[in-house]
Amino acid sequence: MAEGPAPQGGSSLLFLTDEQLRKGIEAMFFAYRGFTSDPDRILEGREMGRAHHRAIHFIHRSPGTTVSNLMALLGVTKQSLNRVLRALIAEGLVEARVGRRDRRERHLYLTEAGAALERELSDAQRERMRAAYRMAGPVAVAGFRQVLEAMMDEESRRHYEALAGKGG
Amino acid sequence: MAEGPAPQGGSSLLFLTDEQLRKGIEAMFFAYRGFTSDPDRILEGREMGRAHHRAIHFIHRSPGTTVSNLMALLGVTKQSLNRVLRALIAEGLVEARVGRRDRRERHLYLTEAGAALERELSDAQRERMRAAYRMAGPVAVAGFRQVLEAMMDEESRRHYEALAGKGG
DNA sequence: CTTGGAATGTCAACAAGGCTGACGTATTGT
DNA sequence: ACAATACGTCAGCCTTGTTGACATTCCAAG
Repeated sequence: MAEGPAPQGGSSLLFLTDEQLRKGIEAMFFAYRGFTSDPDRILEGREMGRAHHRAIHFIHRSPGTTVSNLMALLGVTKQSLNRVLRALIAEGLVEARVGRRDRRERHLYLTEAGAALERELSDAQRERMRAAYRMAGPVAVAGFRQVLEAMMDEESRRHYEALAGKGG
Repeated sequence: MAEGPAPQGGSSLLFLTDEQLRKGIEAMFFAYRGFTSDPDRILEGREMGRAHHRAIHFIHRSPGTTVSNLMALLGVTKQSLNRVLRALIAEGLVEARVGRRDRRERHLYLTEAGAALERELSDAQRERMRAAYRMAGPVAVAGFRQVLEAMMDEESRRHYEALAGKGG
């Protein structure tokens, strides 16, 4: 599997060496730490964690989404999700309304307080992202997104694109 | 990904809109899932998880590193790390040698079996990364890395750069 | 030589957040 | 009427993180 000496030919494929790939892997690891650190900090002390943040984020993005939808989006079981939702509802951050067309479904919405927390969390996370984007510049940002999209599983990419259609 | 609407004034700052930042945030979330999925799959059934993968990765990268170094690199407590190391040593994947200069320190090395597992894990992870890199191309890859580096905490960046110096 | 502190290991207890399995209930569609 | 769906919940388990406390070993400074 190792690349051996540098490939040559028409287009330089030096960016595909094991060495370059390894740097990318380590960059992902360390960057993800930064990526999650600000929301984590905000949520600690509120007796909440990353799981709550994710639920809040996606309920904000898709108001009225159902429990099933959210399960698929987050890739967790209904039991895991239910624990988080129960806490969020108990805290008055999320509201679950019985579906009108199908009354088995629960449609999820952020309350005022929930929306406020969402803003606090995403402001922090966005601020870091904004600083990174600004430092790197628009061309780098385009590449950043391209590589991330190519790294996703099929199913994740479908979710990602469905969301992109909503607000972007 | 195209360009979006026409640029305006001097330098288009459209890539810094909340909308663009939000897409980047969601891309990170979904991409990270793909990023970890292959090693996770390999390790399940071996009674190991992501924490073991991380330890194996960094011991491979810095053979002879100490427990303290690894703690700082991984950002976990010695108790968490110790539990993982104990398992890895028990499985015969990692060897801890008493330091010669300072005999309080334990220097960590992969055994043959450990190196074999490391290869299996990183081959899988690298393969996904390679596919993503190839799809996106060298310019995108450069941008990808730039943005990730800009997203790291100071401390993470120091670790990242120290590692980069070792093999690249 | 003694002693302080650093590096490490380990025990106990706990929490978050995943998981599976099983069961119950309301509702819908056939 | 009945099967399937959407959801909630209880119970139990795992991994991986946390604190706190304590023992050991060793380096280095007084």
